Amino acid sequence: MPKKPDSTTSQPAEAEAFTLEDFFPYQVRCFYSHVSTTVSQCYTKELGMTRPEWRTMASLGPDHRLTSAQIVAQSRTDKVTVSRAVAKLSKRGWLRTRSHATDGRVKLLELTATGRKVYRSLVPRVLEAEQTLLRGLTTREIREFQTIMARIVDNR
Amino acid sequence: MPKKPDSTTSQPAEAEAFTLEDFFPYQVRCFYSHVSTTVSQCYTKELGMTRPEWRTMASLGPDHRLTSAQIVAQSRTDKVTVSRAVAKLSKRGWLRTRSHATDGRVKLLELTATGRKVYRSLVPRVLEAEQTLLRGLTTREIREFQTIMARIVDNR
DNA sequence: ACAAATTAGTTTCAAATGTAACTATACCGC
DNA sequence: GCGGTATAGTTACATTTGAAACTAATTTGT
Repeated sequence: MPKKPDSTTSQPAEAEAFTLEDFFPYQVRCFYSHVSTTVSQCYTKELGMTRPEWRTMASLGPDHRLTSAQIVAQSRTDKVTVSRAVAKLSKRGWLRTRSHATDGRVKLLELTATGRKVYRSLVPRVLEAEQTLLRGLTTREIREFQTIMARIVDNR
Repeated sequence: MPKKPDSTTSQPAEAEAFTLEDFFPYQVRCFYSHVSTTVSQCYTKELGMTRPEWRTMASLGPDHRLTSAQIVAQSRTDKVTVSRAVAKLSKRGWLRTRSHATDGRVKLLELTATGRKVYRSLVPRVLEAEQTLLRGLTTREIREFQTIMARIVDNR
């Protein structure tokens, strides 16, 4: 009498076999960790800047005048974190605040001359780090990769 | 007299134009943030587990007996973090330690029966989260994406 | 065989980060 | 206009995290 296929015996525990190595989110974490440390070295090593400080500076750029809330939205960073980054950049004299013409709650943020100097010294370095990361990839491969990241983020 | 091409004047500041939005590491951060929160909900929501605790549990799986150092290597997590994850899992009765036969410094870690039960309830949930993330992508697209992640990580 | 160097894992301390509460200002409905 | 509600940003508190120091056990060199 032939055995009839029985999922519980023919595929015992293996059916649920799970290995961290093959788990997509784990791979993404390793990948992110590499990307992130490669770039953050540009601003932590010599300048002692944190990631949120860099992101704040990058959002402002050389000539923007933004509110805290706009930076929060642009850089996808918590508002408390942005507040602290702004405080620290301000204390170092790299950022200055102006009051809003009609809304007394709002602070408009902009880089100072010194801040712009730091920014301009930083941009080529982070772009170089970006190039290092992307070395050996074709423009097409990069574009497709970006597309897939976006599609995954859209899978809500 | 025709102007001769001059990189400094023909591409003034724009040559260095930098926008966070187009910066690859920034895109990766947004992507990682989405992947990571999607999955971590599986173990934080009801079980109150942290990411390192989940990673420790996932490394051990139902039937492995590993040292702390092996988990550190496998899960790419700091040894302090692993130590604390182990302490907490142990306190909850989900993990037990055995002493090594010949090396008194080493602790061999393994899940308890309860720990295995938690593990087995968790695996299908995180795999489902993984499927949600990858919804709409072909096997080929996923494989190519993984390859590119690996290539970028190899760009040291 | 034993002092020095190495390794496994933990503890201590400081920095980073997020949630919730708070302050100050602006808007909205009447 | 004036009270209630919403919004911008900060402060307070708790949690997470990692670097460095530490303890205990093992290995190495002579």
